Amino acid sequence: MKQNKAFSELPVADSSKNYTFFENVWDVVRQIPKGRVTTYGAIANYLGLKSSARMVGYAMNACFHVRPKVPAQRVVNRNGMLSGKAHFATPTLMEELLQKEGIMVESDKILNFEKVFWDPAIELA
DNA sequence: AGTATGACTCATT
DNA sequence: AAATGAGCCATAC
Repeated sequence: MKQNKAFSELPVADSSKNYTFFENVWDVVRQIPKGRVTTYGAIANYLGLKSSARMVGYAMNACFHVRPKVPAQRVVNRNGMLSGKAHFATPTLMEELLQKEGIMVESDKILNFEKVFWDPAIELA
């Protein structure tokens, strides 16, 4: 039995608009500390849309032209793999950004993933 | 307006 | 253990 909050049940600043989900995602992502990462699913779960990890990815896809900037490189899939690297300006940008923040990446995968994993449901509790 | 698709994840073969 | 199906719901066509 999955208990997903309906989209309409989310805290909305403007109920006539539906972009709130993206805004919430970006808000969470911006709070990820430097040198830490989280997953699409963790963010979805934190926002009460447990099964909507895909939408988080979608929000990332739309975040590049958003200000203030969203550190999208700190969001990976549940295996710690850089599933979104292909969507950055260059195929290596995501990896470079992460390594610049002290995260080790090898073969498109984050090393010590458990160690650097940052769960908003816990950290922002 | 209906269908297809996706930076995902989980349950079921 | 690997493959498949099913949810998720905003966009694109």
